[in-house]
Amino acid sequence: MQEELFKKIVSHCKEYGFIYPSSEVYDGLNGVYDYGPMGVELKNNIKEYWWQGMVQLHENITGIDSAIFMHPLIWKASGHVDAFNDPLIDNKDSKKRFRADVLVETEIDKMIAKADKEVDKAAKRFGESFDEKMFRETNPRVLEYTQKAQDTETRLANALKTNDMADLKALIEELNIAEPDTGSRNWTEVRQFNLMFSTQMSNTGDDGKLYLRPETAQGIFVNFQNVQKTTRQKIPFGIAQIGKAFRNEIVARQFIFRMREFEQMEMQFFVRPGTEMDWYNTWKERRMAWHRSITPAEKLRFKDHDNLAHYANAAVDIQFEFPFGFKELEGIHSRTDFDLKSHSELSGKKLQFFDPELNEHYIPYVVETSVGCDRLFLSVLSNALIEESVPDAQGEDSSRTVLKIPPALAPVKCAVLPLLKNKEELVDKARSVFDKLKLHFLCQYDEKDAVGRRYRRQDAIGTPYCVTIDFQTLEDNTVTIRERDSMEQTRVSIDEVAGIVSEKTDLSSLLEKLV
RNA sequence: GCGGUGGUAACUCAGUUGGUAGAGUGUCAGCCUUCCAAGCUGAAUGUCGCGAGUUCGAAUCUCGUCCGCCGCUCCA
Repeated sequence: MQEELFKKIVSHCKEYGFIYPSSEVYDGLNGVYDYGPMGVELKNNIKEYWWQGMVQLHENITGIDSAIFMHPLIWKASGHVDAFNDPLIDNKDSKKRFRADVLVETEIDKMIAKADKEVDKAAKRFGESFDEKMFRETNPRVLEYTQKAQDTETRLANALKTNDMADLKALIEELNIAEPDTGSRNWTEVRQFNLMFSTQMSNTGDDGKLYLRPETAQGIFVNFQNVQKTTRQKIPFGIAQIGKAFRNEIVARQFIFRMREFEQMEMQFFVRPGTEMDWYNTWKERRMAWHRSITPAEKLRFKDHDNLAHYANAAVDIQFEFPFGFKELEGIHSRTDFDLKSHSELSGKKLQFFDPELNEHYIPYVVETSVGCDRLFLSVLSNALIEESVPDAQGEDSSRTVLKIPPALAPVKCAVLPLLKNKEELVDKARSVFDKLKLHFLCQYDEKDAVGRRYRRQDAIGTPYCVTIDFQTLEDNTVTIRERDSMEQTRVSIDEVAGIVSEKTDLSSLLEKLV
């Protein structure tokens, strides 16, 4: 059922010009998609709503648009060069894939557990007089286990540091590590997956190697001081950015949910150290409120992170119930002063803020909100795509496919339809209405087929309003305006149409839910 | 990368034991004096993923190859 819905979303996207597979005439490119005419409108509206929710609604948030290319040292400082590599190994018998370093680490944990067990046994034997420190330092078996754990640790760290995948493989063999479920020791070679794409630019770095940014956040951090000085912002303040990011996922899956090239909407909020948890909670709530303004509350939930990233001291996801389950839409992280401090150390530039209230310098702490634009797009469509039964002209049941997109996000706001196309006066009038309305919002003019069919066509792309020009229009300048979800029609004067549609489809109708 | 599965029109799919392709929807042109798809008439669209082989003949059989989907791993 849910799987069916997902398939329908994918084919609907293709059929109506929301999303096409990339490079389709060359058989496609795995995990890459193009946005079509309807898709780009919806996506732009989503971005615009986010931007206004951040920059327009908060006096202390400003936007930037930093370059995708950045100095390679930025990714050194951010930790991505070191932490964004995954050594992978496959078990030939079980066909399962593992992270080679995790296998070794698990083995190290076992060694430590063995040592602890010896200590426990001894503690029971000696009772109160037991000196654990002394025992750990002298007992040969404990020493052996501890030493082995340490050696392995060192060798693992070294192999990872020097990218010595052969030694990592050797380590796994020497430790006799078996696949947990099957016990098989039939491993492939260890292969390194770097999740950052690289390219090159002459005159930069060692051999000009550059990375395509895996997150937009770093462009904000390295501009922290520029923005603060040029906008005269005081802590707390935020910087927002929308832009493409690139991650060489091992496998990109689930349509546009996980793509190798994707768009992030990030806001980094700089706060006084010690206040970060308050701000973290504030942004958690604000971001959830934003999502709820366009998505039913029951499809959204918070999910705390079990494992924190190297830079975070608190992290939560806002998840959405996709057809394939609850999945991350947005991440909210308390990033501490990790990034600014790290850039400060590596660049030698002081990335500080002088706080006039405290009369002291400090490196600000950062609370990050980071939402996947493409995921949001998919969530909107997942909610919106509905097949429902409605009465047809004879009052019989008929099905219609309708995208119940929030009107302010809909690609096309209004369709203008002459009731009949073979009546010149209706067509002319409709054209003049269209020309008037297109000054205000995106409209479509359609005269082909029966008007009922045209309504259904507009339903399929989520157009909230259809204006129909009939013979009465020629007499009194009124038109019928038909609402997408209720399919109800009201007759209004032509002069009122722009106002009615604007009021319902303007982003301000969403923004006012946030304040 | 490994395993499973699939690739036929814009979409969903059929195609029987091999005889050079069909349906529905959609699209386009036209008809219809009146508001919610499935009225009427007509039309266009496919190197049946690609290549090789077997055969008189391949969408169909064989091999290879490319690509998609699902799972394993990853999602900072």
